Amino acid sequence: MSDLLERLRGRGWRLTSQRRVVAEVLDGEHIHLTADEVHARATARLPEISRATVYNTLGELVTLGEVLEVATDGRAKRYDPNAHRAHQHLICSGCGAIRDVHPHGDPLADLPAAERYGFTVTAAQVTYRGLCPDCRP
Amino acid sequence: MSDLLERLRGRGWRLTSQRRVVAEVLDGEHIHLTADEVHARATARLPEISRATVYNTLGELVTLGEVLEVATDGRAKRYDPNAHRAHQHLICSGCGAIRDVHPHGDPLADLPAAERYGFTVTAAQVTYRGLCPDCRP
DNA sequence: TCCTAACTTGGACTTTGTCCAAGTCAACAC
DNA sequence: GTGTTGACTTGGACAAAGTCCAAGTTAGGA
Repeated sequence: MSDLLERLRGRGWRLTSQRRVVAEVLDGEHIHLTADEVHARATARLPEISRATVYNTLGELVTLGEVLEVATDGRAKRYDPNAHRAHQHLICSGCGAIRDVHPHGDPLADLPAAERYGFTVTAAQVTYRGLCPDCRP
Repeated sequence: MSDLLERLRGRGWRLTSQRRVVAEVLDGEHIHLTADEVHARATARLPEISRATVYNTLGELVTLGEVLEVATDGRAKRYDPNAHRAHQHLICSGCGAIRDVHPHGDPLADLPAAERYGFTVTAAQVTYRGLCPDCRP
């Protein structure tokens, strides 16, 4: 954790109590929270923190590459603190639970040049969907 | 096109002018429109069509498997009329343009049992990102 | 300790989408 | 062709998620 704060400080971040709390919330629970969930948990530690600041801080963490934004279904975006190890996501179609997974191979390699239409392709994001044990009929 | 309308009719769809227009808009342009864009194009042909009907109709087409919903970025969902051939998407990080692409291999096969956590995994969706020729610096 | 640019705040606003009661109409029966 | 009826459509209110801004506060260097 202090790693994260140190890194941010090293990049010129002004270390306010609000930013510290948001970073701690994300780092403390290795799950995929929505902005509102982050706000709720942050409020428990710092009652006066505003929604705008949570959104700002999350946006900054994403820009700095410390947190990943995951758009799962067109609802609220989720924030993934596990930005430093490449991984993909497995989502339950029933309850929306998300797990980090590590498939074999490199999906980028599966896209032949003829299918790139002149794009400079830099990333491939894979989302697996299915039913988790609790949601299976 | 009439194929699509026939299929829908065969499934008990009541064929209203509104539904016909929405289906024609999707079928006419093989691009990935947002609901509001579909509404704008539908309005050009049937001025009094309501937003609610466009949303209803798109939802029904998705449920029937005639159209795919694509959540690209947490903004508006896009609707992909190319539901009958498996494909993935390539998105320009600059302008947001989307292309259908057909990678090799099966991403499902790349997820080992040990990474499935008891889920019944049924689908893998791959999103490639990069810069299109027009957005490249 | 002071200063100041950077940060935070709350509320208004926008976008995207859903819901509902009331009105309309496609398709079937006759 | 006419009548009937349940499915469909409408517009407006509402909700969720996120952005923007002017005014107030503060971290960190001088």
